[in-house]
Formats: sequence, structure tokens, C-alpha cells
Amino acid sequence: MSSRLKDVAARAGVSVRTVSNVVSGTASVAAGTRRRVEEAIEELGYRPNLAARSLRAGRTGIIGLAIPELHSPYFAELAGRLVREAQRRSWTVIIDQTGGEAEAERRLLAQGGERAMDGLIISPWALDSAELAAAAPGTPLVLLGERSPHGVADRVAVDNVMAAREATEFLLAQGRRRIAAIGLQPHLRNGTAVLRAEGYRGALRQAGLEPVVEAERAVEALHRADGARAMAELLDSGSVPDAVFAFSDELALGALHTAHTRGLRVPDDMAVVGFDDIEDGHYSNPALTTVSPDKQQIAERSLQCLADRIYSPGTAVPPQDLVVPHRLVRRASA
Amino acid sequence: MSSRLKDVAARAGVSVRTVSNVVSGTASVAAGTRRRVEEAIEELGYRPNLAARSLRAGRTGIIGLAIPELHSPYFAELAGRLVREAQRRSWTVIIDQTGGEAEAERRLLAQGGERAMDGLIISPWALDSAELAAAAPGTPLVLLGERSPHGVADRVAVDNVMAAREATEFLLAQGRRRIAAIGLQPHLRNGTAVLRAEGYRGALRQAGLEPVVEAERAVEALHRADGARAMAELLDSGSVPDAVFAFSDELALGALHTAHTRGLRVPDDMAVVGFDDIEDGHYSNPALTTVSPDKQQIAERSLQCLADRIYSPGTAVPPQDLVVPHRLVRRASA
DNA sequence: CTGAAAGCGCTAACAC
DNA sequence: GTGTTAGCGCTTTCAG
Repeated sequence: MSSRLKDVAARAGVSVRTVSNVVSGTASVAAGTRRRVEEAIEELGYRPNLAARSLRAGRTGIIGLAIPELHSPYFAELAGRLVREAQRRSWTVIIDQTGGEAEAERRLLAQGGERAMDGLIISPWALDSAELAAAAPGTPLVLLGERSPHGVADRVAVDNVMAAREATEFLLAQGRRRIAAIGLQPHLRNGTAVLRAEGYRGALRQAGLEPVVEAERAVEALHRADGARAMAELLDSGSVPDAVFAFSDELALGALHTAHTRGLRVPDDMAVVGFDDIEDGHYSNPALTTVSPDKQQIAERSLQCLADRIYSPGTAVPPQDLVVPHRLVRRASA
Repeated sequence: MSSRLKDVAARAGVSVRTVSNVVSGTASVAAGTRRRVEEAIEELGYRPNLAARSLRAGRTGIIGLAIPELHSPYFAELAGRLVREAQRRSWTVIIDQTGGEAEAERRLLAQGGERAMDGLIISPWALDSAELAAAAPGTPLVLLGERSPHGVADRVAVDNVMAAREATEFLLAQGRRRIAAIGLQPHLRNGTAVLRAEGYRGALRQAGLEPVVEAERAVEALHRADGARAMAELLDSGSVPDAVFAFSDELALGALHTAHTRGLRVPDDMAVVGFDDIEDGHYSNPALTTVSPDKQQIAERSLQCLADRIYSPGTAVPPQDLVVPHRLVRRASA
């Protein structure tokens, strides 16, 4: 069997208290004692038992992150930043890919309820707010990008309506008039697409243009293939737009591909604006103009929300609705 | 604060023992008592504390799975099966994407050492066997696909030499004589590519052909793009092969793409065989002939190895080297 | 600076 | 079929 604190103490000829101090570095220990303890730890190959520590502390030091898919560049980049920030706070992150499925989202919440995790960050696609809130009472929860009613959980997101409006206004300012939108997702609970469509339409109306249904293309998922398909539909529809606002960079890159294949010149014949500012967009041909959410702030503030609730469970702060900044990054595609 | 077993017991007017029995279903409980307890659980919103249960049981019920990348179809399919099999055994799986990096592989092993996980399944790309064995003594470890010296850990893999030999022999039997290989990875510790190259060369020699260096293409990673690039190099090299054995299906699909683009007809001008039998290969154009490792068996036997060591830690069975079956799936590409 | 001991929430051996 | 209780390995309060 493996060695415990008590074994190390016996070997070093000190009490468990002292060994614990050496391991955790909490209190100060005399140099000689410390050395003896460290030797004993080395010789016995002692490793602290995390389960015991969790039980004692009432915390596991683990937080759960539920995102639809890790292979999507936006979520991969965001997850990367969240993991790095979590490490700074000495938290371990368990990443759960939900595939946008309700069952997977529920599973993570259930584990949260069993205190397997100190907090959850979830990008909900399938579950509605009511179910989210009911599933893990007592476990700090941060929602990413979902339009949730107040009172459910902390929420961190950009102002999707405003961001979409700015992207569309940018295209209008360049004299574009037939601006299509790619990325509606009527089949999902996720309200992000709804908000971006709202901003897009608002900008058009303000410019005296009436949104037309044919210019708004729904997609199954937010991948390149969906964007490529949507663009093909637009081009085949007869009324070719002079600009496209895609609700994600992946969609935009797919659309760019189709435009290129069909012989359209971007941005001369058609301008393209995306959303997310993923790494690929820097290197695409042409480089992609896009709405850039401040991912670092999303990561930092999400963890700050969790930390506030984990370390001060008594303080009943009402759920916050944090809006992180975004900016329009102008590159060659528009 | 949340409720404990004791609170439920007080509310239902029974002892903690009885509540524990109801929750775990271990012993039989009188119907009336059970109902009262269940009501109390419901009213108090009781959820068992996993940390306490783990401490008591000496197990966490969590196993770690470290794979290089989840977005690679082969690993995604394998991970899917492993997760499903683990669920059947009431284990939770923590998936760690290592990106093939040593640091990430070490991190998971360290957590294993702290008993955060009952066992580890790792597909090692960066760490060598010595480091793997030293990092988490006492934690059951299963290695996937690595050529490890005996005595280190259980290993589960197909017979890579034999499988590669059969694939090459299949091409030879069709009269192909200029057979190229795509997928050498001299920069990685991972020995899989070495073994497949060995089988490939063995088959050639047995047919009286001497392997030529120019026909063996090294790749950075095992993705479609690498396969496409390698095929382009082959075609540009002057000596165009009449068959290609790719060490992964993704490489093969990339190669297929390049061949198609360059106007070569597959399988008429060139036959292509892959390795892995991923879903995409069923639907590629032409459908891909490939070596199909029995993924279900890899999953089942890996977990069986873990189970044996987790539930019978006393029995010091020497590390096993399990060879799972494979078969050549003949489709249109060869 | 160090020792003794309580207790985190749960399970199961030992009573009855 | 149910109650009582020791103890999993750790941290930390209380003494010294």
C-alpha cells in the first residue's frame, strides 16, 4: 500500500502536523526538520491523497468546463485560455464536450451537484435556463454567451446585438447595400444567433433598408462546410449579395472558399465579415475582417465569478451579467 | 450549507446506516422505510459527497484517458468506445488532450500518483517507457499502441508489423510493384510508424523488391494535409508509384485528394490503402481500403486490464502485452 | 516551532 | 431489517 502522512511523520521522527506544514508550505518549519521530512517523503515516495484533502477542505480544486466541441477553433482557443487562467488559481479543469446535446450538459451538472467540482463554466446549447439552474443548486455556475434571464447564474458574453450591428454598419459605410447574413440557427436553444441577427437587421433598418428573408441563411452547425454551403445557396439564388456577414469565422472561411471557387473576388465583388477572431482568419486568403471578442477577458472574468462564489459562499451576490468588450478587426476581406 | 446523510436520517427518523443502504442499494430495506427515506432525500435535495465516498472506498471511480488529439477521427472513435465501456463499469472518464507533448503526458501521470484517478490509459507520443513507469507507481496504467519493453505496463495494440505486411502483400498480389509508403515519423518517440514501416519493407523484400528511400515519405502529423502534401511530393518526384500504403486513413484521404486533383484515377492508375478504418473512409470517393483494428476490443481489453489491477491490487500479475485482431477491409480504392 | 486530537461525510463491520 | 460506531487521510484548532 502507499504511504500516508503518518508514515512520513514516523520515519522523520516528527508529528503529522509538521509534515503537513512542509507539504503545504502553510506554516514555517525549522530548516533541519524540513530537510528530514523531505528526505522521508522522498524515500517513501509519499504523494498526498487528493480525496482526503478534498473532503477536509470541502473543495475539490476542480472546475468543469462544458463546451459543444473542442475541435472548433473558437472553443479551443477559449478553452486554452480558461485552462491557463485556472492553473494560475491552482484549479484543475475537466473539459466536457457536450456536442450540443442536452444529455451531456445534464451529466456535467449532476456531477457538480455531487460536489465533484467546485464550479462549472458552461456554454449551453441544448438546455434552457430553468433546467440549468435547477440541476446543480449550490454549485457556482457561469454561463457563456447564452441569453439567460436574470436570476439564474452569472453570465459572461459580448454584447452580441451591438457587435453584429457594428459589423453590419461597417459594411454599410463602405457602400454595400445587398448584405446577406449567414448563421441563423432556428433549431437551437442557444440565443446567440438570434441576437446577432437582431443587430444585423437593426443596422439595415437604420440605414433605410428592409431585411429580406432570402438574404438570411440558416445553418446546421457553425463549421466551414456550413458556410460554404450557405454561400453556394446565396450565389445560386439569383440575387447575389455584395457583402456577407457570417456569424462565425468558420462560416466566413467556408463562404470565402466558395466565393473563391466561383470566381468572385473578395473584397472587390463581395466583402466578408466574420465573428470570433480565430487564428485561421489571420492567415486566410484574403485575411478575414472580423468581430473580435476579448477572449482573455471572457476567461478571466468567468473564473473571477467562480472564485467569488467558491470562496465566499455566504455572500449572496445576485447573479451578474458581465459584458466583455469586443472590437472590429479590419483586415483584407472587407 | 448542503445536507448530509445524517440530516436525511434525522428527517426520516432512521439511522445513517439505513439511508446509506437506500442510496447505495447495497442491503435490502423495508418498503415503508425506503419511501420515508426517499422523501427526506427529495425534500432536502440530498446529494452524496463524492470526496467522502472516494476517501472511504480508496477509489475515485475516475479513470484518465490521455490521447494526442480528440479531433482526430481515430482517437475520437476510440475515445467514444472507451467512454461507453467505462460507463458500463460505472467509471467516469477524464479525457486529456496531450497534443503529443511531454509536459501534458507528465501532468496526467502526476495526478494519477495523487490518486485522483484509479487508473490511466495513455497513448504515449512524447514520453518514453522509463518515464511512464516511474511517474505513477502504484497506479494501474495501460499503454495504447506503443512499443514498450516488457515489465513497464500493460499494453494493448494490434500487431502493427503484421498488419502493415498484409496491407502491402495485398497490393503486391494485385500486381503493384512501385509501392510507396506515407507516414514515417522520425521526430516522434512513438514507435508505431517504425513498426508499420518494418512490415511494409518486409513484404517488399519477400516479393524480391528492395525498399527505396524515395518511396518512403515522412510526415509531420497524421492529418489529411500531411497526406496531401506527401502525395504531391511523390508525384513531383518523377517516379510515380502505382500504389500507396498510408499509415493512417487521414493520410490516405489526403493522398486521395491530391491524386484526384492531379487527374490520377484511383484505383486504376494508383491503388491506395489506409490504416485505422475511420468512418470517413466509408464515404470517401473512392471508398478506402484499409487495415481495420478492432477498436471495440481495444476499448474492452484496456478497461479489463485496468479493472483487474484496480480490483485486485494484491495479485502481482506481470504486465501483459495484448494483441488485438485486425483485418483488411477491401473497398474501392485498392 | 511542534504535538495531540477533532472532524470533514461516507461505508461497513459488529451488534441486536 | 436497523442502529452504533470506527476509521479512510488530511488539515487545523488548541496546547505546550
